[in-house]
Amino acid sequence: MWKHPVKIKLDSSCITQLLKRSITDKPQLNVRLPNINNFLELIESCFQSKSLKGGKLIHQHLIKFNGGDFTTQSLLLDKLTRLYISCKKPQLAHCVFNSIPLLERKNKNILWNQMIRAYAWYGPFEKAIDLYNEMVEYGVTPTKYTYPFVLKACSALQDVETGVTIHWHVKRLNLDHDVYVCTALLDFYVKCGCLEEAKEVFDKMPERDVVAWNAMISGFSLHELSSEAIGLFSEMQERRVDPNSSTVVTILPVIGERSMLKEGKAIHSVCLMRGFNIDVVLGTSILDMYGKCGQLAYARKIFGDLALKNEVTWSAMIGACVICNSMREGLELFGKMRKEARESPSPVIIATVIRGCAKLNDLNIGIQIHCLTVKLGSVFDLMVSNTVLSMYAKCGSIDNAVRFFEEIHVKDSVSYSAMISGCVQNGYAEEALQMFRKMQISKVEPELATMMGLLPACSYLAALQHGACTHGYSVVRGFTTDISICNALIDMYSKCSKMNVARLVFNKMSRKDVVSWNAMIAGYGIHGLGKEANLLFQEMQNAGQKPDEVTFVALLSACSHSGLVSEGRHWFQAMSREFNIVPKMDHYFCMVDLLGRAGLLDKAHDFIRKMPFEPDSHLWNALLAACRIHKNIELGEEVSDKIQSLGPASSGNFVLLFNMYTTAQRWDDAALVRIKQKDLGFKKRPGCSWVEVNGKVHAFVGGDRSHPISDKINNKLEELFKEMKKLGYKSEPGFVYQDVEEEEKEDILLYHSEKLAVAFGIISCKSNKPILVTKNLRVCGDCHTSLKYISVIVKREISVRDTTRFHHFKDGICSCGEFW
DNA sequence: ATAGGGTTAG
Repeated sequence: MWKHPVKIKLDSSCITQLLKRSITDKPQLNVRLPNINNFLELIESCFQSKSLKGGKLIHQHLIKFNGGDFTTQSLLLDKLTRLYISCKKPQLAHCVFNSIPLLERKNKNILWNQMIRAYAWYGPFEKAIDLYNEMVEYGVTPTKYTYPFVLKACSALQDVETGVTIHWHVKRLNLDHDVYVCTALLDFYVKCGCLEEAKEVFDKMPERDVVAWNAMISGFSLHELSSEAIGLFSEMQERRVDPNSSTVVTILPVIGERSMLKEGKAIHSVCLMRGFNIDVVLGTSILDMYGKCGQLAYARKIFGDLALKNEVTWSAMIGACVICNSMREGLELFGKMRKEARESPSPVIIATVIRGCAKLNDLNIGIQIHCLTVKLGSVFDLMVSNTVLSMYAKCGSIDNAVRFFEEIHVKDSVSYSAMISGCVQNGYAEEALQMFRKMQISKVEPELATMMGLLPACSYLAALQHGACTHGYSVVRGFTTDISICNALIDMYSKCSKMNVARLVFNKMSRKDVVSWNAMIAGYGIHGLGKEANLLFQEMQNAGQKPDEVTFVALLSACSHSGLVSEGRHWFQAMSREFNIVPKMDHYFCMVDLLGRAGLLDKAHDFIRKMPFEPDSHLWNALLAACRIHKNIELGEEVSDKIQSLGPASSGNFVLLFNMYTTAQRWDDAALVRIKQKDLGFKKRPGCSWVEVNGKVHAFVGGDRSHPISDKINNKLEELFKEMKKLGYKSEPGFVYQDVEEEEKEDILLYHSEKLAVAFGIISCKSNKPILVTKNLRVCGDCHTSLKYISVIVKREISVRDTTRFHHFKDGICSCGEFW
């Protein structure tokens, strides 16, 4: 039967039968053992059918009958090695490969390369490097086909050291002119994060094909160097290298991230003109780009046109809905997807949907989706649970967030960062700092986003020492190259009254974005430095930075705090005429505030009447505040009626109205306001002040006696009070309830939280140090007056930051110039 | 190709 092997169709069962007999049975006289040619034929056949089983049987046979001459043996072993490789069994292949006699093996360059390639593809990757080293040791010269594979193994292992050594070998062998080898080196450096080395290889390449360009672009894009990626993409086109669909798929995420709609559209049209096949991958990346550019309609169109969709496509589409604030549509799509696809949704898609719920700000839907993650078992995915955590914080339910946080078994840096930010977002800045301490105890390493949570906490508490430490740590970790970190630093230093340091950080930034300028302008604004804010706004335009809505809120409020009425009016007009930004409620608020503070009450009222949309109670409140400052009771009452008809938004309205009546000594009306406030269930938020002493933040509420040195603080205040009276201080009765005796009123005022904090600061800090106190409400009028006196008595600078601005008291004068 | 924590104003 072995006489005509060619004619026999050798399928795997046939091989099995034949070889089993040859291995296990005693050789029978009438059955001749297969000869070398038969084996070659057999292996060839196994190759066709990728029969691992056949390969193994041949292997066994060869071990058993280790006969024949070396050359023929080698030939067989060579073939068998290749067979195993084609069956994705590099280790078996290696076994056979090693059994080829060394002398023979040394001549088999190609087989070495194929072995290395097999390990580079299927692993273990270390073996590819071992084989390469062995090859070099035996004096087998590596070729241009060796390097792409051994380098792939290096990048899989993130083994930079070996890769760099191999780079030297490449140079020595003069292979650094080969496009394939260079592209492989480039790819290796990119994947190991060595971008400078990658760029060097790229720049030195004598010629570059589209693959090399793609590798370099993806390197920049993977490492968030989006402008470099875009720059290279245009350079590639200038040099007339045609992008292919991989190029497009690489560059589109960068375009999306930067919301470069015009460029995105151009790339989309290139795809259509060149007739690129819009498959799932390309289609999804185009869809995603449109979503990130806020073009939901385009994204929907691409989504609808895609014949084949996978989970990534659905995920990108739902993500587009979330970005474009169409959360309901996103949730509907999610439902539809769950019906169409049998398998449960991936963590990525679940996280996207939860982010949508967070944006909806609907706690009930949030709880529902939390239940779903439990049902699907996705709560055990850390990424998903971190998203749930942040969703609770964003929906304002810090209790749920804390409870859920406790339930996470292994918390990572993201969990802690989300918790820290969540605390600050909900007004629990001290708790945010405590959470950071917990994180340190748990030995979880802080990341950039942790600092992004800590810095606003320091800003909130005016905790300069904490803030400066956070700055220092960020420098050490290299975070300060990040624009957002610098923006947060500018805000922190501004709110800790260190405008010069804020400006230094701002000046030193190599790249600024619109937030950087806004933060700096706002910083000048809260210090009443309106001129500086205006100058910086001019500089911003000279630098070519386009302002946004927030810029004008910052600029207008800066004008308001400094009484720059004509500048404010000018910019309000200009924002729509020159900058194409439609004024929103916030901008109208700033203008009413500006006119009102300046005493132009009728103009402010007129301004509200001429608004193109309905003013809310918050806006009327700005006018009410102005009525109180300028003691215009008639208008105040009219405005107050308006607020009542709209339904008051906060207790602030009641406080203002109440204070207005008491200033006018209309006690009965004032009392009615209190009763109504109580009936409607608006509680006055407790005022709280903070002061940082020696790196520790101390909190005070009005009348607080819980502080360890409370007695000393109260004694100090009484002492100051006597001095103040000598200098002519009289308490204003309008700031306290009218139903208490005159002396008690003084007592209540005496123990307002900001006074307690200032007194504590005076006792605890060296006499040359200025005192900085921050408060969660507006500073009270009596405190404002008192602090002027106190600044004279103690001969030091006292700063109080309230919710709207800074008050720097020095030599009896406040920097606010009564504009507050 | 999709994906968790984040900056500015009020």
